[in-house]
Amino acid sequence: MRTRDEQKELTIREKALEMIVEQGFDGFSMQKLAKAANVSPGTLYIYFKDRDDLIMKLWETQMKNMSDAILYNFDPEASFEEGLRVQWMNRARYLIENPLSMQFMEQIKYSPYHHVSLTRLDNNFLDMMRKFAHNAIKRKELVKLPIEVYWSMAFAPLYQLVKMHITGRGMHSGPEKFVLDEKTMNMTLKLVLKALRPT
Amino acid sequence: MRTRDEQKELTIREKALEMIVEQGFDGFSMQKLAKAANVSPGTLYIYFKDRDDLIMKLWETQMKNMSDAILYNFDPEASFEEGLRVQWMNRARYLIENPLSMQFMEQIKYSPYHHVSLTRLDNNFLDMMRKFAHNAIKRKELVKLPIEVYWSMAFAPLYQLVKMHITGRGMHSGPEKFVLDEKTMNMTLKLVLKALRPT
DNA sequence: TTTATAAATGAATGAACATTCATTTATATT
DNA sequence: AATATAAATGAATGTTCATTCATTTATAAA
Repeated sequence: MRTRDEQKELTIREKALEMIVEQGFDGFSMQKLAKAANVSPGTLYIYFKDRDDLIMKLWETQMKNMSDAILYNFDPEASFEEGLRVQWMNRARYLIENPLSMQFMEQIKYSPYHHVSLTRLDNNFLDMMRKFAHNAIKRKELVKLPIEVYWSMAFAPLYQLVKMHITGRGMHSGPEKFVLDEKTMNMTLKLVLKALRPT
Repeated sequence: MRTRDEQKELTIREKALEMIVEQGFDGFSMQKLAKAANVSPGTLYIYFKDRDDLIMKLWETQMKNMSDAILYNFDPEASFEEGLRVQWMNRARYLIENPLSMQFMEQIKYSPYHHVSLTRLDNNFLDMMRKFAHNAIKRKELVKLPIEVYWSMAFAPLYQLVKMHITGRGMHSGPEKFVLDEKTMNMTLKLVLKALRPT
């Protein structure tokens, strides 16, 4: 019996991610993917049921990797300032080290593929995020507000900065690339903490 | 001589926008668009050079509409608080009233189509936004910070809330739809102002 | 009313698409 | 070494794709 080639599947997934990010879902075809991964088109259907299954599995893996990275060293019982700082660093590090992952997830977010049902994992992750916020409110380290407002204030600025860093397109007029360094991140985190700290 | 049918072009553009938002660039084809707009495939090529031209023109129009809406009643010489409030209301109103526009622009942002060169209009718009921020810093109504940090703090939370409103997917655990009302918006704007006000 | 011209048509073209399947290849098990 | 089995192949299938073009239709200008 011939055995499954783990490396082959990894190559397929990697090339697929690259193709989708570079050429969009539009320019992503099974035949081009087969060529890029150095396998025959038929081989793709051994590892994945069909094109949609491949895209969905790609998405699930990226989500898993990202949430693992976010939870690294994170304790939902930690103080708000400490917990938020850990999450900012984790999110920024992961996204900057995995720009393809970020661009793929952004692309899928507003596409029809996003209508994949949430897995148990996602719900656990969300529960943890909510618990952290509720803890902080209870301890009066965080102003009392709807969870969506908290989420928007706490993370949207960071994601905006990371997106600018990855695309290189900032807001300045010249041709210089925007680079998100630690100083800029700390400055922004300080502003966010100021907004969210009870007076 | 037969004349150009303005209404026909509008219908084509409208249906194209709907199709792209509902089915992605993937599911968007010239033949399906022709059927949806009740014209023959050939007619599409009278109004648009090709598929890419159609998508690009769609994008330009949406950008123009959006920046017009943002600048409505906006004065870059106004006080920071007043100017930011006007922009928040303008942005929120436009996006909530034009959810297709928002979803289309989000979809294009991370696709290969985004590599369209900025028009003069965009640059004027950006100049105005920068001028507003610089004025506010000069007047000590806004903390001194890099323009990208300002941008991330000032607008990313709003956009996050609008996105949740349009998709209906908030952060809560139940099946209730998230709705961005005026109270929630004012609450968030207050937090943003708190963060950005010099101490 | 006639004429000139651009809009509009839709069948046709060839390329690219996702997927299948009869066949071949590699290898774990015996 | 023989066998069984799943991986891997790649040509083939039928569909859909973007785009073209000879033809027809509507209408502004004469």
